[in-house]
Amino acid sequence: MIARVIIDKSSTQLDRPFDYSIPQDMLVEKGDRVKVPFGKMTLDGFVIDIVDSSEFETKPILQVIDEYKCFSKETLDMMEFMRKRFFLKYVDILRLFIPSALRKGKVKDLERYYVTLNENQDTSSIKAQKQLEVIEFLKEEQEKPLSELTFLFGAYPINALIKKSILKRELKKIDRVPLKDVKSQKKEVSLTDDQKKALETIFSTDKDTILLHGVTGSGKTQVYIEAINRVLNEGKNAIMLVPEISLTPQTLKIFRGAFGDKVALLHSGLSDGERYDEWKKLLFNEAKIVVGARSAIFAPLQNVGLIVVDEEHDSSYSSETNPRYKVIDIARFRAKYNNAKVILGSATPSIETYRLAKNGVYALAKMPKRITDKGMPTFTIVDMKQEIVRGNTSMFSRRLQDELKETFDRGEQAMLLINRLGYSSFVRCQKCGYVPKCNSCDVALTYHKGENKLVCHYCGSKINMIHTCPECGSDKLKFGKIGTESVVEELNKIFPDIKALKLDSDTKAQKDGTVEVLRDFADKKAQVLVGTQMIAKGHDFANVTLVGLVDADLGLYQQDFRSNERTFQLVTQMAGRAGRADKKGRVILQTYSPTNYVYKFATSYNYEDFYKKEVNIRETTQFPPFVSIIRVLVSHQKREKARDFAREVYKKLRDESHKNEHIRTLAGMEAPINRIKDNFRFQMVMRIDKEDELDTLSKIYEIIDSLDKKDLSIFVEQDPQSLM
DNA sequence: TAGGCAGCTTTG
DNA sequence: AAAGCTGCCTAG
Repeated sequence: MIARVIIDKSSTQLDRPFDYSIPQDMLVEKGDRVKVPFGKMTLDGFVIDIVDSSEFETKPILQVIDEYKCFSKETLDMMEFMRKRFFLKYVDILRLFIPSALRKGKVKDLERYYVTLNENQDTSSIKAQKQLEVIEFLKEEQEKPLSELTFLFGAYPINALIKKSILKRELKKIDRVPLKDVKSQKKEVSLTDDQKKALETIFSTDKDTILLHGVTGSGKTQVYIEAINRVLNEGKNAIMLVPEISLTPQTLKIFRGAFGDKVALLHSGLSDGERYDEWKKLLFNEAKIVVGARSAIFAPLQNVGLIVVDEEHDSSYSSETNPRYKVIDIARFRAKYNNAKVILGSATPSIETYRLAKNGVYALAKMPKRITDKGMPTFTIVDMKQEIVRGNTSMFSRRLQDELKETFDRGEQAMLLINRLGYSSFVRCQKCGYVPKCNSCDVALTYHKGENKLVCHYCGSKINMIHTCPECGSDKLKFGKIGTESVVEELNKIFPDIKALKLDSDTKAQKDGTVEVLRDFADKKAQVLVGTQMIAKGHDFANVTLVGLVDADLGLYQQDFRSNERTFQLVTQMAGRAGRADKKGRVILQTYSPTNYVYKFATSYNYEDFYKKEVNIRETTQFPPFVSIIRVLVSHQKREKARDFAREVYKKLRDESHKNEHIRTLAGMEAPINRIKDNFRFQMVMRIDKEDELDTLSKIYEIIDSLDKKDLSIFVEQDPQSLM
């Protein structure tokens, strides 16, 4: 028999199966990881198929690596689906399904020595005081880890007792439990009518996907829990996706309360060992529910009955690096495969999703009311132009300052949002306009005050802060726009006694930084939390009654068709942070365009009218969901190679667009960020019709496939979140 | 003519 | 991705 093997190296040239013979005495199945000879090397590979014969002269498989199968039939089918849908390489997909520790082969099951008293041992001969203490201690405690005992009593008495076989030493496997200190939170709840109706819709519809459109605070989580409960009772398993790693602790708390240790956690923030343990629990069906960020869609769960995608509009569900994929497409594939359901939950569904729900592709369940009936927070729009006219040049309007003061006086808390969608605080020479850029990525460096360095947000490289312009020698270097730090500074000037915490991508980079900041804020160690978009996402703080959108506009003026939608979502979500418990919430929105329709509909919680207006604009301007934007990106370390290949691709695509009516526009250009990690980038951007879009897409894939790609890297993306 | 190296092919 | 192979340039 012949095994078709994908070599575990990511390269365009190796993106195809290699045939190996299976030795007589070896059991090799689809989905096994194996060691194989490859040229002069011995490499790891993945068996994706078993066939009768090969057209090649085959070498034998050397060894099967794992004692269990890493990839189920479902995984291999998902792999084929993802190849066709997203134009990805075999390895890049396969690697998503297994913890990296498995491939590196360095993580073992965690083991520890435990010590117990041997039964019926005569301890009368023991005279040493220390040894007697140990025996007494163990009579009480029964069993203790060896390391703990030696810490308490020293190594000598323990070893002596083991030698006399009064103590027994045993190696035991232990579980690494991530976020062990996240205690379960159990509460009895009775469902509202809206929640009951939503569940009814979910389980009675014949559609595989249900959009759960519920305002913030309408109790979507309880619907998820009930729905999961039902599928568990049918003996099936469930996947619960949340957009941010920082949101997993609070989701986990609620889920551990509802389902105990049936819950596993899976996201990229776990240590290699933790992830490996959680993955194995799921593989062996010891855990039945996985809670995690987007990568948890690849959890090795069998028999999936339900997949929940919470905050479905969130951009993190669309992978924008290496294997680029869209979680919702994969979730729907898994659901269809298992005859299961997908619930997409959001207060502000993406325009694409809402349209599919309206057109009957998805079922629609609505929850328009908050559970507590104190109503939604009240909005105040402040016109910042008027502030300047009245002589207030501070970044805080007088209204916001007053509201902050009142909030502090009442002993309540506030959150301030800095909208930094695609924004950064760069440095610029006022004389000649020079902006320091990253040497290998060609993006403006961002100033980090804490370490007084300029940092590249794409590759992380740092240089020391400059004080004179390297181009013209001027010392007039100025900072770009507002960052979290300058807001905190200004806040401290106005309210010297107030403590402020900040949360942005810098805090996020520190391990556990985010979790700590959020916990401190929840413990009321500070009165204000200042942050970027990430503070808008679903964090519940009972004592927060005021939310300030310091510069709401920044998202509006970007060259991006989704910027209105994103701003609407951000404003709505931020409002959801105010007044969660029994206190009424207020939101101050500072803007230079107070009459913009995005604000008009967001501040009146009118999603429906916002959708109508936005969908109208999309239709007249021909943007998704009325067409698809296809982007082809080519990159190589040598600029000419990347450019030449991009030209070749462009020519082929142009030929096709002449024949193919579904390709409406085609543009070729250097990518706006023309270099990342020393790779030069060129891109082609197309608009294609929605009609027959999968056919058009596969035609494009076919064309690119037929070209000799050598060592160039190329990817194709549908409706990307950004074109950088 | 050996050595270096850039670019291409092969690896099952 | 890495090893090997080929053809070309160059110092001597």
